[in-house]
Amino acid sequence: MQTDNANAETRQAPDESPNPKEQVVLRAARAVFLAHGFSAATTDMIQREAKVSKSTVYAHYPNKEDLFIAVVEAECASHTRKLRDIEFRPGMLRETLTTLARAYATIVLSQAGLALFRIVIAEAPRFPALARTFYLAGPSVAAELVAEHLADAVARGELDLGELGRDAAARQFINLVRSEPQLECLTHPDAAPSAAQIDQWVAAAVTTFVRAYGRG
Amino acid sequence: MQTDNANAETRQAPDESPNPKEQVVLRAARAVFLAHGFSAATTDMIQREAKVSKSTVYAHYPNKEDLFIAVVEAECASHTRKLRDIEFRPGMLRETLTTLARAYATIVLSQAGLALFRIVIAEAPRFPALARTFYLAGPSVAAELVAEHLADAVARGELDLGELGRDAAARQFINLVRSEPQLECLTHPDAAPSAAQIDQWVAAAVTTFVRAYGRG
DNA sequence: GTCTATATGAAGATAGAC
DNA sequence: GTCTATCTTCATATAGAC
Repeated sequence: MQTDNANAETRQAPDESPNPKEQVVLRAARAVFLAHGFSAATTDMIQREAKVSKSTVYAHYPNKEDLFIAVVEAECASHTRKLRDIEFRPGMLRETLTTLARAYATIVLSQAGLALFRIVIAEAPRFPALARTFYLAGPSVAAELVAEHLADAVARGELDLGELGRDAAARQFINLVRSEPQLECLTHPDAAPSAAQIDQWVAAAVTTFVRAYGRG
Repeated sequence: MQTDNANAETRQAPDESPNPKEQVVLRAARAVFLAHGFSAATTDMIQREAKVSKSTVYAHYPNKEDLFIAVVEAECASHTRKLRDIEFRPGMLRETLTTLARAYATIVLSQAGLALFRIVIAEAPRFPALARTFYLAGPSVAAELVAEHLADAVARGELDLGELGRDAAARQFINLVRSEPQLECLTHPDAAPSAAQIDQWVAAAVTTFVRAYGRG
């Protein structure tokens, strides 16, 4: 390894980059924006958090808006990745839905998930494109995953959706999983939910959905 | 009427008050805060919107925070009032739930309802008490109303909640009604939902709930 | 209470040296 | 690219006259 390092410094280190200031700035901006939102966050706070100077921030991002956009997009991508990494074990509908719901709820109810929701929703009138990105990266991806598994369950005869379409049913399920605990956490910002509490919410959502549309 | 108006000016006009500047300021603050949130709103905007001077604002409210709190509390009270004014006609569970859900959804999905949600959620870390107030004034009141009607339905044998408590079931129902359309509207701030669209969402929620717990 | 005018501080963004 | 120092604008809040 490292026999030919003549032009090494011209390449970006692909991972665990030692000190490319852009990453440092982005990480600091993430922390500051997630904690304070767009308007209350200041470039001074970001600069201090990153331990760089003001002009280093502006060397990599033309202004505060673009830095905010970069942060939100990176955060959305990160959550999408986590959703796609869910590991399913073969099993009945109820287990599959529980696995999916638990993974989704854990993301949504994490500190980062709640903070991202706050800032995206708050700034949606000013940054409508970001709101769309968020929707497509999170709820939409989760619903697609659910829809695939619902299709399997319908094929196996475990499910009867009635007049409801698969996609509509999938959206309803993930919204059923998300709504109550998310509202609870958003309006009670001091208390973080335990894993046991999350499991309870998940179980309640799965139960309702299976009672409504399960067969057997 | 009005035979004795000697001390009339010492009393507040109960309605349609001609020009008490405090009301003017509060209304202007409401418009500005709901449109821009807390941090991005400025006292200049409020002052201009109210067509009064800076010191008139500060004569009635000591600072921006307290004005914000007054706005949010008034808005919460207004929504609570609307919820308590829902008129029910005697009927089966499905109609009752539909009436309630439609009224709640109409409030939540109104421009004012969405804007209030945005700012309360965004500022919950900074104003946790306001977030609690919001929760108690809106979702909590709606859930209580639902719980009462669920109790009736259980007594009539129209409903079997299984192991789920009445309050938990009521919360789940209103969250089922709220979650999907609210997320949709929050992340697509340009498109306002039609009454027909709202009815469709309401019907989907009621159908799922009745399929899950209805008897008959 | 209400106004005009202003104090005071902090924000976003840039200049210019290295 | 990175820093220090600074420009400009605009925010919250107050002073003092009426």
